[in-house]
Amino acid sequence: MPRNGGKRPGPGSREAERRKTILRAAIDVFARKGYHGCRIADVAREAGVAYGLVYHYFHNKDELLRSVFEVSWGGFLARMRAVAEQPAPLAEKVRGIARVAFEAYRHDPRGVKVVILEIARSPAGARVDRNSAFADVVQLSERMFRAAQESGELRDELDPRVCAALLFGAIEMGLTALVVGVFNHKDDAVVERLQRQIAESLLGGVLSPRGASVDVEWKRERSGTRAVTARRS
Amino acid sequence: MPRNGGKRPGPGSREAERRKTILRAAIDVFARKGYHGCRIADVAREAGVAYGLVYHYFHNKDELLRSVFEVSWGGFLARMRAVAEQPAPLAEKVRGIARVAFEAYRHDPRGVKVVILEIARSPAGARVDRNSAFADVVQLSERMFRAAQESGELRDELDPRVCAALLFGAIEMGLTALVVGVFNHKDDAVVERLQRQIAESLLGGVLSPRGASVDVEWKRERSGTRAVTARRS
Amino acid sequence: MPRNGGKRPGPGSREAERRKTILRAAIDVFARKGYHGCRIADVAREAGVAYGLVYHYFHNKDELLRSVFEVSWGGFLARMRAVAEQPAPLAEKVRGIARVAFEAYRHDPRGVKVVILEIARSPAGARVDRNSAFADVVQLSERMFRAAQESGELRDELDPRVCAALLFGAIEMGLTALVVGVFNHKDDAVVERLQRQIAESLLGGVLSPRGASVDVEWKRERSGTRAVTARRS
Amino acid sequence: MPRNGGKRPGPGSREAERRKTILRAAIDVFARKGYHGCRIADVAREAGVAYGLVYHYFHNKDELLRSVFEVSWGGFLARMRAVAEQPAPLAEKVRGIARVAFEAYRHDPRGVKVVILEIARSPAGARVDRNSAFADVVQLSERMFRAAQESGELRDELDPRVCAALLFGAIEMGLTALVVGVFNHKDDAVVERLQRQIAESLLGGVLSPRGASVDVEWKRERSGTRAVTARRS
DNA sequence: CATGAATGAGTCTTCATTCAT
DNA sequence: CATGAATGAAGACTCATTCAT
Repeated sequence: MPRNGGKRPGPGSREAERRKTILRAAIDVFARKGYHGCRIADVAREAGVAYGLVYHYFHNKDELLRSVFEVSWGGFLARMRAVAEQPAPLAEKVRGIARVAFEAYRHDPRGVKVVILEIARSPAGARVDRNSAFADVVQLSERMFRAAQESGELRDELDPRVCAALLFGAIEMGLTALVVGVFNHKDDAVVERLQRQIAESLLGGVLSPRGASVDVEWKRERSGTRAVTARRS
Repeated sequence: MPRNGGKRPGPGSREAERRKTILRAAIDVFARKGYHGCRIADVAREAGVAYGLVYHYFHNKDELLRSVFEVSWGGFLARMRAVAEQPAPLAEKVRGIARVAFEAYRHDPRGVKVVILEIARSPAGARVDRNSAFADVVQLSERMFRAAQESGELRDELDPRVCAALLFGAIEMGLTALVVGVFNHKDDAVVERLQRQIAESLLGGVLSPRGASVDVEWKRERSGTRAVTARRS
Repeated sequence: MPRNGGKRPGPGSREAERRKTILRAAIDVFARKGYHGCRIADVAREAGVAYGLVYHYFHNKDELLRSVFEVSWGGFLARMRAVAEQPAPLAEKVRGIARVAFEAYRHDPRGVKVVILEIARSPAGARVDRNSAFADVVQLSERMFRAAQESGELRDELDPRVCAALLFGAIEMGLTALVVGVFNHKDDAVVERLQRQIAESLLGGVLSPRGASVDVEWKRERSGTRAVTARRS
Repeated sequence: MPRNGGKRPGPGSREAERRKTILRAAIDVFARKGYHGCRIADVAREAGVAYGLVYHYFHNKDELLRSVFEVSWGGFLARMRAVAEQPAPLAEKVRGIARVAFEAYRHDPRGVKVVILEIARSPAGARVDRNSAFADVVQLSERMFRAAQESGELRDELDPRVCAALLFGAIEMGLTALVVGVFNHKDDAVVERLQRQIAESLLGGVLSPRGASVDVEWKRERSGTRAVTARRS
């Protein structure tokens, strides 16, 4: 039983290869037809293996989805953490996170598609422990924003949790736009531009404005920082 | 045949009532269990009508989803258009759009949930002509941003399409956060705050900065706005 | 949903007929091929209904078996109880029980076959609450034997529970012999003879031998052993 | 190929050991979960050998069951024959047969369980040539009873075949009671008592009542009813 | 219009058996 | 001999859709 208690066998082994093949096939098929829209037979055919072999490596369709998620999400989370926890200004970190996300897309658009369309939002994703997964990433960036708030990099009146949500919302939306085909996802320049605009737009509105700002009333109404503007003139 | 060639029967008629009842039930059930996760029987039970009656009013499950979408999306689009096309500064419009969206949520969270989770992204949504639907709304706001760019309200270096995407991405993310339960969707103050922060964060980073800005290098690199930097020294 | 919470619909209704048809078919197919050896499709074909209809009336294969058991066993138990609890000498009761059992066989050999081969002993029967079912019948006869012991009809040294087991063991064995084909089950005389010999053999060894033997008539009727009676007088 | 044309390899060889191990495992697993309820994998795990090895020693699952039967049944039949063909009064023989059966149970309850529950009656047993097997034993005892009838030990009016059936029915029922757990199968005294009551009950009703009862010792030993016989003379 | 019984194609899942190493 | 990965046929169960009443 290669199921091996949930742990994947050591890399290089033939089984590990097989497993990976099937997982790749699953990602491709899920990306093409959606979790509900494909049959195990499709995965098997795509992987070029016999029907039953899929069940040799995965207990059932759910576990397949779960594994797809783990694989696609795992690396992303690790790189994200590295970026978020490095000692650097907030702006750097936010740009870094956007970069990591869009690089993941450039590297494996199908995997990203499945995570975004099938797991992140679809009820099919309920089969996955996505809550804790997203909780990880949201906590991560929430901490990041909170720290930035304490160091004065982030406006006082903002809720760090909302900032975190905004960041990933914007990223996810950008990726969705690519995934769904709103933007030309073949053109690296477009992808690059999208990635930048997301980070910068968020930052421009999020960072403490040293100078002047447009939405004066809103800020004042919340934190009474009339002085801020004044001080700067 | 109440199907009536696709058109809904006149309001007030008994059939119209029935139809609405079933549609409401479908929205509730789709919201609760997802399109794939529920059976026609669930809809019928929820509506308190006989199994087969659903098929009197809707050709099939797909049409049911399509109708749910039309109903939930229709009003939203109209109000959105009204806001986007009014003569007003960009900031007003953006805030208005956010307001419309979150009001829709307050008014019918289930409907919004279905549109967001089932139709907007899930492959199940392919059954719906969502592309043209979203195209409508994106075009709408793209026009809005483009006009703002021409009038000098929007930074020159930004792509209006990306702005549109960002706006709806942020809104959708905010709604998702509510729908998924990240934020307490019972507390109107929370919803209000979320709505505002989304609009303002976007605006703060999107509007032409009258004063100073943080991400100097990025802007310079793109549009050579020397003046900005200069002003700060 | 005719499942109706487990209760069968009122007799005479069309559904009740259908249900019965399917149940009969199930009994026949189970009897012919065994529980594990037949497919739902076989039952449907035998009943002359569509595949899915079986599931309209029974949740699953297990419930089908369970229902078969209830139907086949229910009547038997009731008649058994009537016999065991009537005021009569033990010998009468034992003969009556044997009669009831073999009449059940004459009336519905397939049903008896399923109960004996599929439910009574096969692990497949674990799906049925046979323990309590058999407990009923064993308790019933245990009480009967215990009472007979107190009234002096049953030897003191015998364990009533073992007697009960012996009685039903003998009956079941006899039925098995018919079911399995050891004896010619078409010949009513054979069945009759078997039934008698079982009751009388058990009785002859079980009844207290107070002087004259009890089952005089039976012996005389068969072999005219007048001497026996004579000697005893 | 250790299959060796169906013959088992010589005792003492490594293969013979392996084969026995697997067979034992099969008996245990069949006894625990039933023939249909277990997989080859279960047998292999129980035996502590590799999956495929089972197929080195047995062509298929059927042959496994068949072999289990041969092993469990073989010894029993031989000892039975020895008892039935010895020169001794019928009563002795019947008691001997009961003793052999219950000793087999004491020695290997699992094996007996499989033979009784899986092979003797279940349709799964059709995979085994049980007919000829049972034919053997029934013939054996039928001959025994017929001889006893000719020598005057058995009542004339009884059918020897039915007597044979009764004997094994009673025995099998008694074993079933143990196997199924009606009686406490851990308590040797209970088993002993059951074995005796079966033999004596059958005998008491089956033997010709020539004045004095045959099984005097048994009755006396239990209840000291010497008077009974006396009274009759 | 309403009802819900009837239909049957579509899928997941299991597991006996084979076979390359 | 041993191993366990690979194969694929078989069968239970679901549920959208139809249709007779």
